Amino acid sequence: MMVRKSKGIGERHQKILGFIEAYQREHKHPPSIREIGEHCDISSTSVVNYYLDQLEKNGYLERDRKISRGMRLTGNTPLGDMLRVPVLGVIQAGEPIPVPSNADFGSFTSEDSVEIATSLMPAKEKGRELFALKVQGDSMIDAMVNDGDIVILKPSQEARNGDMVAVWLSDRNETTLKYFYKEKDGYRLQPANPTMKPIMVKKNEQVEIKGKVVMVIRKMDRLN
Amino acid sequence: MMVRKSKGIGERHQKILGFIEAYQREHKHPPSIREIGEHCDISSTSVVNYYLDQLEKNGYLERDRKISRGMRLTGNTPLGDMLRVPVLGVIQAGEPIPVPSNADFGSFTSEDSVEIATSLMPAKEKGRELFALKVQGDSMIDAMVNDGDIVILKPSQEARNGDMVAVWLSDRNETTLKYFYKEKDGYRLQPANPTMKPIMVKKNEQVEIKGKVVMVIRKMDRLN
DNA sequence: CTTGACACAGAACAGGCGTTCGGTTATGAT
DNA sequence: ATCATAACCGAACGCCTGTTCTGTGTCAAG
Repeated sequence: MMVRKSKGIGERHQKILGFIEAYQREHKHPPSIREIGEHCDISSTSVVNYYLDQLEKNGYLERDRKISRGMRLTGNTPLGDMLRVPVLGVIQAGEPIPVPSNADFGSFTSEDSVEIATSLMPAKEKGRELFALKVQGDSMIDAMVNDGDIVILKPSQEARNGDMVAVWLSDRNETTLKYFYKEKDGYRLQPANPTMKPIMVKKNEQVEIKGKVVMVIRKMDRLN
Repeated sequence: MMVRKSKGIGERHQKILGFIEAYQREHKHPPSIREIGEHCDISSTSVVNYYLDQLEKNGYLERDRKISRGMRLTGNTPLGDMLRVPVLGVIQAGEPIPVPSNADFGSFTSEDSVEIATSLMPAKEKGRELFALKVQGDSMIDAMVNDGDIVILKPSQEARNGDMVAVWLSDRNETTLKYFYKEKDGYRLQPANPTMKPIMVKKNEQVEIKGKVVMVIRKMDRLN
């Protein structure tokens, strides 16, 4: 029986990946084999090379053989100042939204994903636990969100006043995007469009918060 | 009198910058000095080094001395897969929008800028001639654009049917964002919100197209 | 004409770096 | 016990690469 820690990646691999990421962030370029060795307590360059090969085989990084510092992290690992956010599906009024499972982030069999510059992110949402949904239909126009827009969400069951949230109204069978405010006897769900009236929800839990909206992106595609 | 082409950067510098960018895009890492020399018809490594120093002095790239291939483009040059777009000002109904001058791209005394992943860009808008404006006020709600949103524009005086454009209506003294359609005797400016009616413009040039909208970004900032 | 900057060439140097190879130790399977 | 394999070490090799130094030609200012 193969109980040996050989399958997948071990603690040593993680440490190396972490160091590469940190080094890259600080120096703007990848570390050399020897630098990895020093900071990960590996005394021989051949061993580092050994691990690097394994990490490459498992898809965690790419290597440019023979080229100095020729390695880069792949997948949804933040590369440079970028963040890869998986697009889990669509959001529309008539259906509940897909919520991320643990597997969605681990596997970068990236069906679909969007890249966001971290500089666009609000206060350190650096977590890789963000996910994205594509808006289908015109049902979100009262949230100033159009068909085809992409909304970036952070999974959350709670919200503070003023957050825009994606909620599932179970009694209406409807998904919607609204600004969230707590009132004395319930919640007020305020559309982004100021000309439209809010929805008042009683304290009973007819409302399920699915996530906070972090960002909305509208691409004006058009075969140019 | 210094008529010598010494001021700013010359043709050779441009070629080098272009090569670095192309090489980076293809190999995912910067070129070596010798590789730059080969592809830019410079026979001596010292000359390449000579130009690289100048480019660094002028802020076009950063160098990590002593480190192999230790250079990277700075400013609004696409870094990796990122594009830095300058935010030139605000856009609001009552005022004309700022349009980019030549200097706006050359100098990256970047007051303000946003970074966009090229993967989010429509068909090869890779040009560095994009610019961004921050929306002020609620006057663009009929274009589904909110106060605080950021619109990414491509400078243009023309538009095709279906493009969303930023236009200046000189007889109304108003800037607005609308979908553009050419009609038999003028133009139809269609709001993004389908419940709102279009503006019809006669063939006389009361309308100045300032740019095509490429993208809209809404950040849900909130001190988390 | 002289001077000095600028643009450029070529060669040599030295250190950085990936690769490779022979060898050692521990672990699990048979 | 034996044996294959994974994990690891250390040193040597050799190319790659940035740096530096000497030298050449051009062009404009004095």
